[in-house]
Amino acid sequence: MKVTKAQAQENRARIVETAGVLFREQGYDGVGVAELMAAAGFTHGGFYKHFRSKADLMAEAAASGISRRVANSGGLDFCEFVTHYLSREHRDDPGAGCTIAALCGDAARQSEAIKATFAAGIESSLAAFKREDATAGEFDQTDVRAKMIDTFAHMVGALVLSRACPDNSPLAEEILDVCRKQILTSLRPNVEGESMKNTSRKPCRKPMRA
Amino acid sequence: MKVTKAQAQENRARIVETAGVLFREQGYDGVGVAELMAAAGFTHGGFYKHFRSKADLMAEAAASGISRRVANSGGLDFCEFVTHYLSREHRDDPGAGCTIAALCGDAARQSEAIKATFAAGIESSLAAFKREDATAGEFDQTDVRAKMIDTFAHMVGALVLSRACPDNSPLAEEILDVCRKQILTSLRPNVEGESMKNTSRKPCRKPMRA
DNA sequence: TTGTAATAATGACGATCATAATCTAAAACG
DNA sequence: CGTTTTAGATTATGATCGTCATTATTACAA
Repeated sequence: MKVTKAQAQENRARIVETAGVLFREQGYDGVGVAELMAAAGFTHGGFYKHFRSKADLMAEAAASGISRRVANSGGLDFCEFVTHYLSREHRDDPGAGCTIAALCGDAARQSEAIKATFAAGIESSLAAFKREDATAGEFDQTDVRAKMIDTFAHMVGALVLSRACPDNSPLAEEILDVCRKQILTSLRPNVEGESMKNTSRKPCRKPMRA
Repeated sequence: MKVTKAQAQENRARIVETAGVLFREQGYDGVGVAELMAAAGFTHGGFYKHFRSKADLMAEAAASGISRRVANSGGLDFCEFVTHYLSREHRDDPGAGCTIAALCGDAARQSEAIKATFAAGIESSLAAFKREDATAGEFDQTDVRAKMIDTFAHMVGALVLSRACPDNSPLAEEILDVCRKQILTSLRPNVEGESMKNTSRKPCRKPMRA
């Protein structure tokens, strides 16, 4: 029954990743240890050789899911990122999507340790956005940070609200469309005659897809 | 054991209201039928004399919580509403607060029937906002509706994100502050030289509190 | 090669879960 | 007044929950 140390570590990583998907899809309370281990290809018994508790795994899966997400969005223009974030595909597949949006409601009811993981994840997302998109020195750094926070909250709100609507309801689509348009507009440079207050972003560099 | 028909109806209403608070505080999966009935002052046995299933109660509690919320915010200026919505008190007491924000993450994983309840609740909230705040005819109605949807998503996102952070973390406060300021700014009238695109709201009528 | 450490399977723990049948006592009603 | 109805308590169901002790198997150090 014992496996290579490398194999065990790989198994553990698979558990974390599988759990991340299941948690995003069904919530922290919606997935049991047995189901989780079965999905990773194990029986439930060995779980506690890898993790001290389910809550420990929750925190680790959250951190892993968020950092993976941040890393993956590295090559994207910010407007592309926003467009995908508020797309139908992302709305319809939370398991493959943003951990923060999928589980922030659950995280609010968990321990402070897990909330700390989420806060750190939000911070790292903001840092990634800033690295990706902000033109340093163009505006006050506090303005840039504020705009990041504001935009991220806006995106998360649109996604969670759309997901709370029936899958084929017009409202689910409308929320996504309206907010995508509004957020992208607020990211655009100021054109003739109209200056947007507190807009500290440079324009998108590439045309957005779809 | 049997009580007056009026009493039974009152008891049922108390169950719905109590369940609403508990669901908002602990999530749909975080509250059992037994705990729920005990909190309302009953044993769990009588539950199925009132509701066909827990899911039925979830939908009813959601509808009740949202409509109560909409009714209560009737007398408030919209800017006051936003200010309270993104306040510390609201963040720290989801049981007494907005059902949509507290449970939209959970709702996304529930049946289409419950999602339909949420969609209807969102629509009624938009209607209430419009009644309260929009100056009819000032702008295109579709613009007004879009601005409502956009603003609501923005507010919900800020609240759920702040709640996902540790209670005493600076970030929890920062998200609230940044978004409150930004949203209130976007609701203000256009002042000299700067015109805000797609801003279809009239200014707040009263100074906002706190 | 032998001995030790450790992975993961097995199975069971008590608790809690949603649901439901049974009972009873009082309200509703003819 | 007598009958029917029913709210709510009691108790039970089978499933699933998180957690853990035991055990067999095997990697790795000696």
